[in-house]
Amino acid sequence: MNKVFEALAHPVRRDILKLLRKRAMCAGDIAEHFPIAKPTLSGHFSVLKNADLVTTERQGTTITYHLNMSVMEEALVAFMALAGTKGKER
Amino acid sequence: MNKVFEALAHPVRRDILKLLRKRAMCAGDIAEHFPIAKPTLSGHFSVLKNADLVTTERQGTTITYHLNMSVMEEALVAFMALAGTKGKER
DNA sequence: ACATTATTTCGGTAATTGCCTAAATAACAA
DNA sequence: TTGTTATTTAGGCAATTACCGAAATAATGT
Repeated sequence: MNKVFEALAHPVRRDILKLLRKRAMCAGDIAEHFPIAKPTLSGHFSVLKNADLVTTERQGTTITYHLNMSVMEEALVAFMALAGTKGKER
Repeated sequence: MNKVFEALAHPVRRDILKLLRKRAMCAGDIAEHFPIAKPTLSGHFSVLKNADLVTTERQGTTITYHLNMSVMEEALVAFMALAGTKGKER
């Protein structure tokens, strides 16, 4: 879970997740949304993948990134535990 | 909001927030829960304060740290937007 | 004024991060 | 094989982070 929070600490990585929330995208398509070099983005992808926030799928020369919803939800639960939002009480 | 996510990226800082969820504590009392030097902890406090996740209150020589619930909840909402969870309902 | 306690700031170092360009790899087509 | 496209890895650099011990600051008591 630590890796997840570290991955979420960078605005570009959060924006990538936001893009993938709509639909899975290949690296090149994601890159068009950011004014930074592709190798830099590739580094961000690897952080997200390492945190298991995204999964990859190769189709020929392109690699498609998918948001891993279950890990996002686990992180959300962890965050709610931190925030003390138990929903029912108070 | 970026500062909040950055602050949450360190496990010690998350643990500090967890402690403060139960009750406000002074720096020294918090320090007893961690095997790290006080200046290091003081740096973590300043990150949390800078992100507005905690507030401080001086009583004589001691400084008490309080969890800032409203910012925690804002962060939670931001996170839910990321995760695509509709959040309020259910 | 001096001492005590609580906390922070200072000064330094090692490790990590974020970014880049250039080079390497992978898949596929001509 | 050679070429093209998509993406990653390598190498390097500047900035930041995390940590520590020592010194400074703040509040208060003697």
